[in-house]
Amino acid sequence: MLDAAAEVVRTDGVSGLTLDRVAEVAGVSKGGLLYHYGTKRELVLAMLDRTLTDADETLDRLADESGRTDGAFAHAYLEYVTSGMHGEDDGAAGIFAAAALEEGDLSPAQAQFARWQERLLDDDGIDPTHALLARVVGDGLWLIDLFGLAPPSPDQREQLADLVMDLIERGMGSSLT
Amino acid sequence: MLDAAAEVVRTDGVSGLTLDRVAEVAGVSKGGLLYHYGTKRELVLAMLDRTLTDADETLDRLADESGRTDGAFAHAYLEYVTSGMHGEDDGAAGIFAAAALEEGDLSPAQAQFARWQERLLDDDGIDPTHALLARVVGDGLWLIDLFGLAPPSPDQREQLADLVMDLIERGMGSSLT
DNA sequence: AACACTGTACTGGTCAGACGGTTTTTGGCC
DNA sequence: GGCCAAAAACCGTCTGACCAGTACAGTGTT
Repeated sequence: MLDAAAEVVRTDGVSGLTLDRVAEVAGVSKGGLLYHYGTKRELVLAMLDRTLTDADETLDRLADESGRTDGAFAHAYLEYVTSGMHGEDDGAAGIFAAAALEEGDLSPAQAQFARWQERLLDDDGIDPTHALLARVVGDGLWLIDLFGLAPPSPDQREQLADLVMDLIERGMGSSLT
Repeated sequence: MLDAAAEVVRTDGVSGLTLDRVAEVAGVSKGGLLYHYGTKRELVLAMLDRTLTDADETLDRLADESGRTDGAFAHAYLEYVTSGMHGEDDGAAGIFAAAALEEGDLSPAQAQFARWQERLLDDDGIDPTHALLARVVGDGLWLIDLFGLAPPSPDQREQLADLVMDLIERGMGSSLT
């Protein structure tokens, strides 16, 4: 059902996110939809929650797989948006819907981003400014993809990520030179 | 009237952007509002257009004032989002509204961002990857502010901007070392 | 008998846009 | 400068569409 809701946002936009439409795409009656999510707000919050949970798990996994001791999370953060692994199944639909609809409540997203930021700045073993750079670059690419605002090519993205990771590796142990 | 519309988005959110409300805030009747903008879509597109035009002019001015020959536009781009000069009078209300409402059409924004990107990469006299970095950092900060996703402190922003500008200045004439 | 739905019909509220009317401004003519 | 018609700017109400949420009687499954 959350998949269906995300798909509706992708195809019809946030304003097309109606209970009827979600039910239709999910292959469920409206009654059945409302049986699980008593209100539209609940549905949107569930979308948001799933988006954040998925992203968090993916970041964890990527950080793990990177095999680094320092900068693992920064690397994961960049990798997440550099490769087109987000935006596929549900992407930013949850966040976007929550932000646009009055029934939304972005505070879970704000808390999640604050947690990521904390982890980057305090626990990733790299220069805080470099950590912030990784975060902002990641978020920037995400925004650009979300709105399709002249997205850079995969090559450009990779060079950009390499540049930032180079910086981070070089800057370890010392503040910015 | 566009000011009023932007204010409504800021206070009531995108879903609160109704013709009645805009008219009320603008001190105009609904009829009067519709006299100028025949449809809501027109209103939203006008908001978007003004947002983009304002930003473009501000960037021009900032680039001019920077007194640089190379990296002037990159510097302006960073300065624009580092200092809180955006988001005050209308901010991203136009873009956000255009994106969220089905009556929106983001293509003017996409074109504008493409133009900025071109100017940064091709005409700013700096390494293209560094230029892209400036752009993505700028957009990232803008997104973070838009949604209030754990915005960095002014100090952090400044350090970040300094870091990027340092990189750009150091990298002039040579590719990334 | 509880659960997980379906399908239909309805309510109440909201909102974009249409429309007919009214005021204000403008420009031409004496 | 005074007058006047026509155009422009603006008003307020009405309507039709849409949509969240309700209600409820039925169906199949466990």
